[in-house]
Amino acid sequence: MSVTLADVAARAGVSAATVSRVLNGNYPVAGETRSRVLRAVEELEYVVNGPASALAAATSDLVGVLVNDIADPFFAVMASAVQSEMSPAADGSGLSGQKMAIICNTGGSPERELTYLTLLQRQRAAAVVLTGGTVEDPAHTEALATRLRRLSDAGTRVVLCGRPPLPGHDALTVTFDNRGGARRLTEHLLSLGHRRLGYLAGPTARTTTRHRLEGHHAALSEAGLAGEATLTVHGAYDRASGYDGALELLRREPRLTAILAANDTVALGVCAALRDRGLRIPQDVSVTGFDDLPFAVDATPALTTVRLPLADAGARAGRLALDRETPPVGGVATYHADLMARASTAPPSRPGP
Amino acid sequence: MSVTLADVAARAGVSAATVSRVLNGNYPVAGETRSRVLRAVEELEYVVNGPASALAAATSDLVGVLVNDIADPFFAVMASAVQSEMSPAADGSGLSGQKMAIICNTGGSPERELTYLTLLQRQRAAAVVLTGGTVEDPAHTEALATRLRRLSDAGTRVVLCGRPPLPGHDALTVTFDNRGGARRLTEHLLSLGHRRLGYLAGPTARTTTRHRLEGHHAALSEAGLAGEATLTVHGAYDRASGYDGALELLRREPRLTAILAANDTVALGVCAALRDRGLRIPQDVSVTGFDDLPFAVDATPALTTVRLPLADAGARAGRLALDRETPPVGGVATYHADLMARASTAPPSRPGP
DNA sequence: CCCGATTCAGTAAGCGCTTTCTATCGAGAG
DNA sequence: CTCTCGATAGAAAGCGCTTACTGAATCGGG
Repeated sequence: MSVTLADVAARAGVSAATVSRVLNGNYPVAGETRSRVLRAVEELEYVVNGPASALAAATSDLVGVLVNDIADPFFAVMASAVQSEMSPAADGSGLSGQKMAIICNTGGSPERELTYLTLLQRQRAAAVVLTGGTVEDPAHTEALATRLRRLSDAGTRVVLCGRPPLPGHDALTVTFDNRGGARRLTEHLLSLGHRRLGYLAGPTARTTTRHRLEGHHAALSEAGLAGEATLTVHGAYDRASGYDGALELLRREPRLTAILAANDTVALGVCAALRDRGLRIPQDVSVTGFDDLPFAVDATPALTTVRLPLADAGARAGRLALDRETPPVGGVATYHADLMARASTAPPSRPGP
Repeated sequence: MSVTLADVAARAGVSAATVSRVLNGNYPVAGETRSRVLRAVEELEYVVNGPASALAAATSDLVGVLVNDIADPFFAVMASAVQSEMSPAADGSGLSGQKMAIICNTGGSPERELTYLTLLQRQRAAAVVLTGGTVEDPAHTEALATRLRRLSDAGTRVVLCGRPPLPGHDALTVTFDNRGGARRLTEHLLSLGHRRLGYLAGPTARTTTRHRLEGHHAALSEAGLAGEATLTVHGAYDRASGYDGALELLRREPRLTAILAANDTVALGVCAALRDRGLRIPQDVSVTGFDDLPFAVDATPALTTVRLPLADAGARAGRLALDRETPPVGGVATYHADLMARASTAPPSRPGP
């Protein structure tokens, strides 16, 4: 049926071992022999059987990347960066050992996260990168740590990207300063004079949600403001939640002068709701996002947000997964979140009490 | 080292063959035996060795998805939809035969496209989905057809999604009516009274670019307008090209009243350039996009564009790839592109000649 | 001129699973 | 009571590749 190593060997007049060695370049082969083999490979259009070599060598060229949803730019940008680190040369040379990324959409489901980890273990993945926040549930954290331990025991490198270190497993971690970002955003609004804030948080029981909320509260406390200056509503990380959440916040406190959204996508929903309500941004209500996704600058008014270096973090995670970069001391690298003050925030036209 | 089928067999007091049959459920096994095997699997935390079974069964559970760049929403939405069709049950049951998607970023490079196809053939992928437009170069088209033929000969299902059928290979195809979309957009502008149009086309020598441009010209011809009513500039499918392209168009013809962008992302760049030039949208210049990506409705003013059912097409392609849907007659399914008339287009305030 | 290094190629034993072919055991059929 | 057939389970032969081992030249130095 299909061409095998043995066919190539026969054609080149050498043994299968020699062909294998030429293809993997990990053993000396005389120049003349090598070129004879390569010619045979060409002529027969031979393509290595990946599963067979994975079995024999007990390693595979697959790298798993877990994301909530690849259609969400937050994850897409990170995943794209992870992948860019293992992109093959455009000229198609040196394909041996070329890694490929398996992208797994968990949809935010903890169970599916575990399922995919099992599936990746089945593939004997060379590495696994888990991106984005995770559910904060003791049972799940434990199950996750167990699964990851099994993977690392089996030789799979594990890297966390955009999520905090996992208790119970010392995976290399690339994370964001979500607390700091939320704090800076809140300080920015406070310094503009806002005193009645609405906070549209992400889903409960998620690390990202909690950290951002903590940063928000920290800024309020530091400013000597207790919790009464803010109102919190939880929702999903999507536009619809932003729309609904904004209406809910306004219902609870019509005198709000600023709304902090869980992320940029949510902020877009907030803006839409405010516009539909006839409120101007930022004159009537200031709005902030989080992440600084590509579209944030094109929103009108341009969204004040906090920049997460998603591409840098993803690329770093990719290199760590491929063992091409020395790990940070302590195994954890934290990226700072810079404030991007733009047009969606301004001093309140109706000052607080 | 790691637990194997034989270990499970020993523990359950049966032969390896029986364990294999329980796991794959393709051969009768007595209930009592089955449960004994499953218990052993649990106790030993056995995880199938994917490469080994792929080798023995000569099939793999991997499906390749080629995209230009997964960070681009156009591709991310399609890829996400393709994947959703092979998402495992959340409860982790029935993992046998569970497919996984390998996402390959070609970066629009024809060479890399071919390289990835080879890499997928090496993995003995069960199916391959190629998304997005492709380069129109006879040499590349031929090379591509050859590669795809080798894949299908090897039993890999090939599906094209969001690109026209490939001469030289009868792969199942899910495509968009790019011509019709561009025609409708142009007709919309003409009917509003615009007569001096600027067209910001995508990269030359790409099917998508050509088809959209043809639709544009078709609408002009039908309206009895020759080419003189429009000006064309080519650029990449990104925001920066939109920005630069808009300035270039205005330089060449300051009296333009409308600009059609290659896609929504480009349109955002156009809008930014116009704003920086102090031109109002749509009063001074109308702008249209293409694709109707999620952010189009949140642009200000909301972008008039044409909706491509990316998710539907991706899902369809996914089902076809998994052989879970009967192929359309002729092997080609074409999706219509609906006009989404929004606020970025209006009659020109300074009518044409 | 002989000998231990060194270099390169072949032999063959798996890697862990699937699957064909056999074998066994009962239960009806004749 | 023997024979046949259906339902299960096992034995064993690979699937195509990697990688110790071995073996055969070749080479430079004593």
